[in-house]
Amino acid sequence: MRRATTGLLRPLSPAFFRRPTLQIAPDLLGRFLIVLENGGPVGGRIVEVEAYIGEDDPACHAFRGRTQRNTAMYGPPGHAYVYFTYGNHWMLNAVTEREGFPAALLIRALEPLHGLSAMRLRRGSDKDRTLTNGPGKLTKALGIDGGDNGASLRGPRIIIAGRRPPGLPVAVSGRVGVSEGGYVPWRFYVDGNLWVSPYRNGTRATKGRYSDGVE
DNA sequence: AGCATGATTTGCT
DNA sequence: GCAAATCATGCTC
Repeated sequence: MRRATTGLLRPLSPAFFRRPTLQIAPDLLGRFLIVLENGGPVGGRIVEVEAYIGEDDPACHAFRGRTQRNTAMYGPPGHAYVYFTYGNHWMLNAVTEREGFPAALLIRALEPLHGLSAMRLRRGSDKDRTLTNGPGKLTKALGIDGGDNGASLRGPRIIIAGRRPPGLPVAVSGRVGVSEGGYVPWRFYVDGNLWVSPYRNGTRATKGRYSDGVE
């Protein structure tokens, strides 16, 4: 397991995250999100992300300006923005764009590949299919919480790394859990992947294929 | 498979 | 006080 991952644990550079958020989103799919622990790496491939961009985006936490909670989103790209919601769930975002501009990509789902037993333990021995197929589920499986807010995504603890597999089928839709006002097709996912989150909530998803020269 | 509900904390109209 | 970038459970078709 360890031997297989070490070659892939070359963290993505800050320059990768300093680009326009909608350009990064499809490029982030298929990369590895890994948490390093004493017991070894825990994580897998990113298969679903959502963009939240700037103070003009009504669904973005920075819509009403900077607060104590959203400060990390204004920080340098390539770091984590972790927040707590609905009374029980931590959400992990990758901060994007230049420092001072609030934008991030919410990591919504993971295809679990490393440290399965640790994940099952934290999640309460679930089926593998539901281990990390949602933003709250994956943070719990990986042990990510408020202590990780602001942490670098190049380690030592959390690492986003690896190459994007060629030919990955990318699809787009509206964002989950975002009301009418904030509708934009800013959810990107690996089409057909079993760990993409279930899209409940009266879906006017307007799913579409994404093809825009990221290959 | 799809809908309704309770859990439970934080930030700010 | 209320709404929130959610999840698990329990109910109904």
